[in-house]
Amino acid sequence: MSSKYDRVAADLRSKIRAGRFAPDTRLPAETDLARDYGVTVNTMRRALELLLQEGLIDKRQGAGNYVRQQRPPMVRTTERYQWEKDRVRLPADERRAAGATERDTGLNRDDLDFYAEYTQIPATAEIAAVFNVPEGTRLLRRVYHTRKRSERAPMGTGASYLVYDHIARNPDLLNAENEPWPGGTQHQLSTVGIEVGEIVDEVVARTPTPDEALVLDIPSGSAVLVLRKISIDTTGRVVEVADAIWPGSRIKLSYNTKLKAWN
Amino acid sequence: MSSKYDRVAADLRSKIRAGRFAPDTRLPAETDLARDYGVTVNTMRRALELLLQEGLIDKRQGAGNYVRQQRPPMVRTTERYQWEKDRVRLPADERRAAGATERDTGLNRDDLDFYAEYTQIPATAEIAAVFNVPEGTRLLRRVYHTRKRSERAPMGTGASYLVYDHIARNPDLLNAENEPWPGGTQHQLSTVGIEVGEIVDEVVARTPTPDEALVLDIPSGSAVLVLRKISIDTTGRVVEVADAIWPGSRIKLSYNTKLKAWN
DNA sequence: GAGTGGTCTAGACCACTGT
DNA sequence: CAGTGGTCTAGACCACTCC
Repeated sequence: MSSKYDRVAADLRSKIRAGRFAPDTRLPAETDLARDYGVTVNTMRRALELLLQEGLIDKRQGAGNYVRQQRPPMVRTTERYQWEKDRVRLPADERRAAGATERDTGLNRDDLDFYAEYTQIPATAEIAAVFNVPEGTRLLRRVYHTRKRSERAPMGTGASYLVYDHIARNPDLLNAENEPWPGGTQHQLSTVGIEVGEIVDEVVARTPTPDEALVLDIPSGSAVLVLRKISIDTTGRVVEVADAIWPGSRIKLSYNTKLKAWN
Repeated sequence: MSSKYDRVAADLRSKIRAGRFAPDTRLPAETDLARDYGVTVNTMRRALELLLQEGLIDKRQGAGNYVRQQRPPMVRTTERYQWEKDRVRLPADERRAAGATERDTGLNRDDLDFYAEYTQIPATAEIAAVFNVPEGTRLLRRVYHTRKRSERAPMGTGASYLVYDHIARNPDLLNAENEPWPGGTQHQLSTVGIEVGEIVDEVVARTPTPDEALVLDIPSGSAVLVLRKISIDTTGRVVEVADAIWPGSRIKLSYNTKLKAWN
């Protein structure tokens, strides 16, 4: 025997899926829905909570519950890394034309808002272990938000860590004013003689932290995809650790593995 | 001004993180916690709901709320694909020794329970598009659950699709009794003359469907990681589409990209 | 200011776990 | 069967959106 809120949710879910409520339209008020289904408002809210978690509806305080427009997620492929590396050696004006984010989203530079903040921090135990440096080593921490101009909440957020001593030779790299840097991190590293030879992506799914839920404007009971990118230079040294976080519904990662032929 | 349940959750969260409640121990009863924090039971439950979503606690009806033991997630790397391919040509007894799942988890064959179910279905529009075959084409659908013997709920679940006409030449491939097949899917395909040349992984994060939440025994407001593996043979034909689903907290995917040298 | 969702309370009853 | 979490009700008041 399933619960009342489960049955109410199932009914509403199927009605939405069947197109009985069009995308971007408002559902009846919670008090009305509750009356129609013969449950209290609290129980009705519990049912709507499930649909919210599934990404079927958006709740807007004071305005109503809206059927969510399903946007196709941005696709991020492995090839971007080689593409980024190849571009490092292009002239500056070509690099400036468009970055990797524009490539993934298919949007123009003008459609995107880019925010960066630099701070210097001592390495936590966790990050230090990845870099294989002592805890407390001076790091440059760069926090990013990427936002579509047309939207309030960012598409994604992230942080990148560099070892201060690796990059201090070029003071331009310490200044957030130079973001977005044409050519991206691989070009930045190239200005201090670092060539990236290998990149490891570690992918995890979890619910957002309270901070992330706030910044990304997503419910606490939704999913985020976390990508930790670890860049290793041609001498085997870890030169960048970057964590990128997207709402699960907005991103698809794609990885291509070529296998060696038998013959 | 944040809400009461937020503040209560934040306090409990920090106490758990600080080790004030050891892993696997029971928290005080909800009625007691509510009294201590000066809120009603309903509000207390709402705070606990947040910690549940974050994976900090487990709720067990009738027994209590338990601080969750953080298990290190299983790591699944790209190298598994080449490894699997290399094994196809080994003698049967060596292949039988251990499969890819055992390799990822570091567990023995005896610690794992493997369940497979085969059915034949007509291709849905969505799957047909990936295979690039007409909708309704006959497919073999193989549903899997992998479970640690010591646990009730499966570690992960998944479904694999093969085009019936590709594999019908070998009747052994149509029978779930032959699972787990030594050497895995790549070996199965090799018995009908198919050599896999390329594998594309598509990774997505979302909340579980009601079904998945039930089978995996996870809350509806948690995250699952979904991997769609698309295998392409050496002639460029899609030969397998497989969806694997894990609770987000139990899996980490790792992908290694080697970049071409500049010189 | 009317209408909407968000928070919180108080309390009843049910379902499950352990002893 | 005592104790625990799960469901549901009824109603008050607050915060926000939009006209």
